[in-house]
Amino acid sequence: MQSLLSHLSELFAHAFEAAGLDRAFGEVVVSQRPDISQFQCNGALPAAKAAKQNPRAVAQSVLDAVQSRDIFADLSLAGPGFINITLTDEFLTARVNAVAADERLGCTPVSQPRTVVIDFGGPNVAKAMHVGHLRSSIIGDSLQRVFRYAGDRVVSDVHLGDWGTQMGMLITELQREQPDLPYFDSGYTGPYSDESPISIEDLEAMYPRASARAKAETEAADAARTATAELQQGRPGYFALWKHFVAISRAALMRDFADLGVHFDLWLGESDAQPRIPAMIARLDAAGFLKESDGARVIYLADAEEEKQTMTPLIVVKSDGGVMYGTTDLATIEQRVGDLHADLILYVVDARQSAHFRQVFEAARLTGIAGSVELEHIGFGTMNGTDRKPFKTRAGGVMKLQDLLRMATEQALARMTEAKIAEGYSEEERNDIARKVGIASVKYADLMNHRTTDYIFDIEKFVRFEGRTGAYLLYAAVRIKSVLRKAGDQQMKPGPIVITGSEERDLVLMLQQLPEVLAATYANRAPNHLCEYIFTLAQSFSRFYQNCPMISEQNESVRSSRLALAGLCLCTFERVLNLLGMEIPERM
RNA sequence: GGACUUGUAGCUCAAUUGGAUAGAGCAUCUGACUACGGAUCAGAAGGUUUGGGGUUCGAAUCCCUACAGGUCCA
Repeated sequence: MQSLLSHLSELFAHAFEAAGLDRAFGEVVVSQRPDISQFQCNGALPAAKAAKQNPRAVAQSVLDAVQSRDIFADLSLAGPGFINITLTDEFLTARVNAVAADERLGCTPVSQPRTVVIDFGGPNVAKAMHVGHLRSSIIGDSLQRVFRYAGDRVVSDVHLGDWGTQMGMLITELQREQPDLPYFDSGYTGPYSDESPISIEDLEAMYPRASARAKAETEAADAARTATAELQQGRPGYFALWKHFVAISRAALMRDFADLGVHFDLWLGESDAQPRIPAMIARLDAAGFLKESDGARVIYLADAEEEKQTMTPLIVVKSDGGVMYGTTDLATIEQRVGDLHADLILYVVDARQSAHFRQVFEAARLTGIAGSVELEHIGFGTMNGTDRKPFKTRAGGVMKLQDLLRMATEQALARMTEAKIAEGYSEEERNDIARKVGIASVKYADLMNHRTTDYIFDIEKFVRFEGRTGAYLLYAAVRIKSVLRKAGDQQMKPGPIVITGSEERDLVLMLQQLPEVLAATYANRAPNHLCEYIFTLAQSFSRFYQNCPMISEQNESVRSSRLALAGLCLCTFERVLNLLGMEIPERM
């Protein structure tokens, strides 16, 4: 079904056309002055400028040309040429009842579905996920939900960091610690065990040791490089060991992501693009894209936007014959275009990588690897601590995701006890509620910020649960469930929605805005729009809840209308919170 | 040194992409019938949108400039 705003915009587009002006000026938006009107159309001002006419006169002629006048309670001209619009309650109720009957709550799917690959998460083998991966995971997951709901074919890929020099570092470190393992014996030919010789905890603990050693000792760094090269050439023992590392890391990561409620369609990694690289390089070479530069082979890039600027060339093959991240990224694009038929690839990655992505994207376009695929870097800001420096624990270390989620859950539980909420529930249910509240708090605190700005991660604040928080949203949704449950117990049924007061009218208006909010979220790849919206809806609902009794309302048609309105609110909450990756408990 | 990016209430952030009187939450202050669940609601106070200039009917938003922070590259 058509959204309210697009319906009104169409009406005004006709009016502009009738007045001899461009129909694009007819866009109607939610009023910025709710004290004056519900909606407004500002198109007369730019239209007048373009036509070199008096703006008020233009607005008046548009006003005169508007059709379907019976839907307007008020239609008036104000200021330099604003058109204020207020709708009749009859029209609004007809609309809202249609939305309530629509499975998609009035949101139309995209007309031309595309295949969208979303690359996010980006964890590394052997490294525990820490809060740094949180933003990518939370934002990326929300975007995949939004794109999927909008009707695109979405393929999410965790894109594991499983193929860098860190793999060689780990191999040589393990060799130092357990030299007798068969993986290091180049004469060994027999089969290797299916069991990893090392646990994920040991592997994670080993990583910082290996990394520190490679930094401190040049021999260690050289050994790691050699091991990496041998691994990449397929040395059997190293390869078997590497597979163990990847397997146990992946299992741990899957657990972490499952706890966070984040799903990936594909668990590919950098290593999966490697087989394509030799042929790709040969092709690039044959086509004349590779140039010598200090022994390395590079692609020279011209910045597409500013012709005079030349970007730093992308190194495809290093002077030692190895390849760089950018090479892997190019091969991955080739794979996503070739195998997945991607029309659009989104990279939900820290904004600090923007220069790198500009290079890679430009190289992919220049060489034709990208074909017609659109490439976008969805950058996000750094997560800082309350001291405005990159987030650290009190001890100065990196906080693991698991610890963070545990903290949030514990805080939620403590708050529940303190507020005497969920008393008498089973231990299991209390824990489940605390987990949902904790995760919602963390996710909402992250997503409510526009993704491009740095934000301050203040766990004390997030779990406070008052005001603009995930818990507030869940609380509002749970209260609706509670009322509806009670009404159901008393055989009270929802009926047609009518407007009897301002709280109901506000809600009806709010509920009609979902399609535009969703469209803005989609267009800007910015879930904060949904966050803003759902919070405002929660506020409107709370006001309604405070002032408009349902169960105790004697007038049956008013009561059934309010129950229906509450029901529509709940559906909207469920939809939006789902798009944000948050789960609503039955009660809390 | 170049490039990118940010600067909005005491604090944390919005602002439908150039529209009317810049909005929320926290913190502060005042209130709400023993409540369909008070993790709530109503209200007050809080601003020269970093400074300066420009573009136009109209600027937090676009352009120039100064200052301050962040990031990337050499």
